[in-house]
Amino acid sequence: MPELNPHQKTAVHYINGSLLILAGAGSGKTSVITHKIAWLIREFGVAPHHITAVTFNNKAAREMKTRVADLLNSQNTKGVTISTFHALGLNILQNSLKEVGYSSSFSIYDAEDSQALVAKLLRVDHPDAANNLAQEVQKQISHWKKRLVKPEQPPNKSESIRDIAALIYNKYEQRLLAYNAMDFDDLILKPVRLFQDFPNTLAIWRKRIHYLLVDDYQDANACQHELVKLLMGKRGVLTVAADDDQSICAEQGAQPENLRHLQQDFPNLKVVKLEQNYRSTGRILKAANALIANNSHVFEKTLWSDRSYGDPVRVLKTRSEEHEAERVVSELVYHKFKHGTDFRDYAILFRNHSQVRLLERVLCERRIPYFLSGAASFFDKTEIKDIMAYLRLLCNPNDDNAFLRVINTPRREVSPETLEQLSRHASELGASLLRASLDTGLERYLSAKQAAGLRVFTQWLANTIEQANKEDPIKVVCDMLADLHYEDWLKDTCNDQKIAEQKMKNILDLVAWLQRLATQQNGEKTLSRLVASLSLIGLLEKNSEDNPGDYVSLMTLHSTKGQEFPHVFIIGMEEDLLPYQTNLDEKGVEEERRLAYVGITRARETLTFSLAERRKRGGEIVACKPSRFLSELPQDDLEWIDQESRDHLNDVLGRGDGYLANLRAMLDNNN
DNA sequence: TGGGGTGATATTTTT
DNA sequence: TATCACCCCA
Repeated sequence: MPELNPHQKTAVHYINGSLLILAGAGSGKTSVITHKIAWLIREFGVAPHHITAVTFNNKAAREMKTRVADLLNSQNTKGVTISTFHALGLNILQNSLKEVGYSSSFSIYDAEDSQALVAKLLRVDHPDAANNLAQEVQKQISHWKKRLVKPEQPPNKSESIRDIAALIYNKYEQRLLAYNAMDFDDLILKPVRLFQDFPNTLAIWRKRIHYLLVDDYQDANACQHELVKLLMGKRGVLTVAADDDQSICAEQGAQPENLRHLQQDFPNLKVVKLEQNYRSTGRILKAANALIANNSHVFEKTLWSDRSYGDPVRVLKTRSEEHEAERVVSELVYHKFKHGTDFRDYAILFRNHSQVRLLERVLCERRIPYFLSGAASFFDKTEIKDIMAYLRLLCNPNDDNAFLRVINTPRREVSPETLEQLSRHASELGASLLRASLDTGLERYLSAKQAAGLRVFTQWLANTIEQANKEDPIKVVCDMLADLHYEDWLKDTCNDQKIAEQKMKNILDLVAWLQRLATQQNGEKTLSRLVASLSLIGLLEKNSEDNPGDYVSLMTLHSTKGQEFPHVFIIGMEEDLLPYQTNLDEKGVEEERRLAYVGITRARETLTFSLAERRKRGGEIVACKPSRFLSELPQDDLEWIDQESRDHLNDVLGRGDGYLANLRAMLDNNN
């Protein structure tokens, strides 16, 4: 670790009050946070358990953990809490279940689970449109929760999404409570309510957390901000690292205004700016600064670098989107060939996923290995969701959503009519589906055959639940998989055996993950604790983190945050694409500009933009104008390369000498 | 149970 | 216009 610069030192050593570290891209803000944790423990003898550090995703939390452990030579790190916001919320809730009104084994619903519940509720009033509306309604409800507001009840029935959502909001909340389930937003919202309603509980937590450190605070939503405020009270010492120019999660409810609120809520807030960038060449930084100067700011800052000025920023003008893909890949290959770099040194960034298809095709044709991140996550895979539903049901017999998901996977010949009767009986009893199906009164509704089919399943489930309460969680899971003959079922249902194998492998990964959690986790190791932690871990990170081989990275501008590459291409620099057409009000353009800014500041050595003159859009080929952002860059540092000038690959091929053979050999080596 | 036909949708995404 | 998800029919 290199020496800290004076500003970084100030931020690390200031511990008498709350601090905002206003940190530009690549200025080492995360390392300031980690150094501060080490400093508190080593120099001030702060007990590790009085320190809590919070991030917004698992990857960041994990990285912070290892960096702190490195600094402290793994001594003393044990009591430090480093987790995501949601994991912290979960932890708070698990210690106050009675006050919150949940029992210990509550389920955690992801967006898809919530959506299924919303759809179910919508079906009452909108039988035909329920599935189509569910996603938007779920988003609206989530949005309210993130903003910490309750919906206004609409005066009369209306057809707008907002009003529909407002009408089912309460039902949705009641149903979650009845299922003993929470959605992701509840993991933040419920702790806030808990602290508001139970001052004694809040006092316990305030006594515990003396130093709270939050990274990437520009991503916080109103609810998370409120939680921080409550936890800190008057005496807590808050350290926050933020860059309002990298706030690109408006969709997630993040608000750049949070930084202003921070100043209001913590009147003695000290502000330290980190403006030295250790990542990019001078020219790239100059471009980034010039661009972002067009946005309004709460705090002004200007990044500088003592690295060399570097190559000009290039702009490739191309005829069409196909031509653009070809040109970008050619440039990339040529550059790699010329400089002897690795494929992993390159990233191609774009605004939306639709742009990736053509690129993939060209890369495939040229046999260039690439790594597309942001594809479907591990936990979105059906087999994983199935098994997770089983596990949730084992912990929480009230989880009707899980019951419904599980009942016919594998096939158990339980018909929709049977389920309808069952749910009628359940609501009469005021019990969950699982409890109702164990009730003897059920025979009144069902034929002997129907009842028997159901009973076999529910008996088995009841036994497994009993076993789960006594035995080692891992053993229970393995036994369950065997009982289900899940592997056979996969093989039967997938027409491609390779896919079946892959799915089974995913499930074994899940079990392995569970096992790792069981050995790591201190304290209780009950199945429900394990399942709750598991619900918060995207195993996606495992895949995206170790990009193990030598691949060109393809990703959206949004998903690049926290990463850097020697050579960056940003494609589709056109009006209506970046900035995107539906985001053109003043605030929207600022958000899009930040997106471009984030992309630019990922680059260390070279930066290349590309744009096409024509592009297919909704089936029609339309002419495209260069992005306004290009005209906001310092023109002297741009090198425009239009379609008429050299095409490097043809250049190389045209020479017909050893270059070609070398190129071929190089390409072949990578296959 | 799987495939084909139909209709809706076309931004970004973390837990 | 292209894809995807879902539903229905064979």
